[in-house]
Amino acid sequence: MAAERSGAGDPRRTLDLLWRAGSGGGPRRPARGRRPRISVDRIVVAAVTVADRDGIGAMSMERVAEALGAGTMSLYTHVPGKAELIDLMVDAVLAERDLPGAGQARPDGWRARIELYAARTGDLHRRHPWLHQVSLVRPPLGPGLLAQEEYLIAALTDSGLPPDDVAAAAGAVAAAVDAAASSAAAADRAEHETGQSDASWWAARSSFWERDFDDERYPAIAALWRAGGLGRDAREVATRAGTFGLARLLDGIEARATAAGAGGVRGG
Amino acid sequence: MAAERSGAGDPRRTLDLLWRAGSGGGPRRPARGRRPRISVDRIVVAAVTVADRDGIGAMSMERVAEALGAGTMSLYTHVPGKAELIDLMVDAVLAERDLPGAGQARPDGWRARIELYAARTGDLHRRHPWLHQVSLVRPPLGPGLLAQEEYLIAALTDSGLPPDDVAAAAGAVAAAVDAAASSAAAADRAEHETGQSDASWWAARSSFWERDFDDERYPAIAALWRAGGLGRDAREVATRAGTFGLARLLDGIEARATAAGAGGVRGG
DNA sequence: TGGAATTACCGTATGGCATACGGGAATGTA
DNA sequence: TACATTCCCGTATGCCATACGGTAATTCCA
Repeated sequence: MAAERSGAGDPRRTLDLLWRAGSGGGPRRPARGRRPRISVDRIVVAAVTVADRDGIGAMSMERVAEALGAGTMSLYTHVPGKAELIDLMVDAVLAERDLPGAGQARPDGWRARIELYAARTGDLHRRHPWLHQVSLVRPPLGPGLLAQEEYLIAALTDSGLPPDDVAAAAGAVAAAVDAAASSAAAADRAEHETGQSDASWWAARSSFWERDFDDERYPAIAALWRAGGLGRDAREVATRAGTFGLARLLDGIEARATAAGAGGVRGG
Repeated sequence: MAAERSGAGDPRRTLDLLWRAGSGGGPRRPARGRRPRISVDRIVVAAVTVADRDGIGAMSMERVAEALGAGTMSLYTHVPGKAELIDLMVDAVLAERDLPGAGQARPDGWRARIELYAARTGDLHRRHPWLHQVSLVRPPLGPGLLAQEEYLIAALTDSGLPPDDVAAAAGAVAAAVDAAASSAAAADRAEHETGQSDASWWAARSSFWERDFDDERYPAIAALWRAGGLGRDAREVATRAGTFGLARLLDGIEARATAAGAGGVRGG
């Protein structure tokens, strides 16, 4: 799969679009000129709808325009191009998690807060399985992403980690949660887009075990297989790996934070 | 970015291509007919070269054929389609890590073995920065992927984890290492493909901090920023998060394995 | 030696895509 | 009513994957 490029185009224009609902009270219509029939918000909603239903690969400018009953080129009046539209889609859905911000009610304990984050992110990927296909290097610096960063950094600051480790920990937690959520979602997406269940995908490859796999070349896999330690259903495998991985990562962070607390607060 | 679909097409045909160099002593030319000018291997090498240089987005059948001095449609004699070619590319580069298999010399200790895996995977993504853009749900079941699974499962089996946890742990470690390696590589790729350094990307967005960012809405980010805990260079941030995350994950696994060992081996 | 069979190469055509360009329509103000 | 402003969108360009079918090279066999 070729990935979408994110964070391209004129930066200021994109930032204005990302924060359009923010400071200033929304986009106000100019005093003169023809009345717009479509808007950035409607375009983003339509694009997300198309991507949810048919995958990000089917989200073409033509399809989005069609969904809005507009001409393809009309979109370009409101949005610089497809790359920027994807940035807007990503930030919009990230914001859907509605993570409690500063001053709002949050779960007690930093670990519970991270687990809320993981649960919301899992739901998010279930609703928008195309999300993991968009690369987030140079991410859209919009409210959705910032809410995520604020939430994670706040929780991990409270964990007692030394400040130098907080950013790295936030990155690691975000990566772990994302990997878990998106691989589970990807299993669903693969079933939905190809119309082939995971079981039948494996069944079509049963010859692999007979003809290509070699017990002597891969003894550890073979042993685990015989011990029944290898799952079959892709979603379940992904979910188990994600849950296990996040739990162990948080264990490790907790141990580190405890050690830092004991060593850092002298005579504590 | 729209992602490539992997694992599509006729399964048996794809498996045969993936294992072409394996049992049977390579693809033998049929007794009759015109002599082939290109081969699957040459196509895969050319495709990887193109993707390495110009990104997976530039890897079109036309470009690959051109690199081989052949007509575009000639590729389809050897490869069913682009999706399958990408599977072959992925498995080929995964195999480049040349992880020591059963019977070969390996580092002492399961943790050192995982760290070798992480290092090799980091190099791999540095050489082939397009790799993280290919989704690996329903992955190509070729020698490259199997070598990875064998290596991880063997190492984690030796860690002392209960068998039920080994597969999940292998998945979690693979995900963590992949996330670390690919986000670091993606930072490079972004610089290379857009011709814009990370510093200048941020500089172009300096207005973000002045106009869009709000200290009161994001107090934890602001505090960490003032404490100097937020890095600037994308590659360094990604590397730190990856290193930290993997270390903590392995800490957590180790603790779990120790506990299981103590509890599991009665009267040990 | 000359088909016939087999295999590989590839030109052309189709339909989809993003998007540059520029004309035309609708709306406001003077 | 004239004009500026803003928006809508048809057309054209160039890239893409790939289906189809013709053609070239090679070997086998009569």
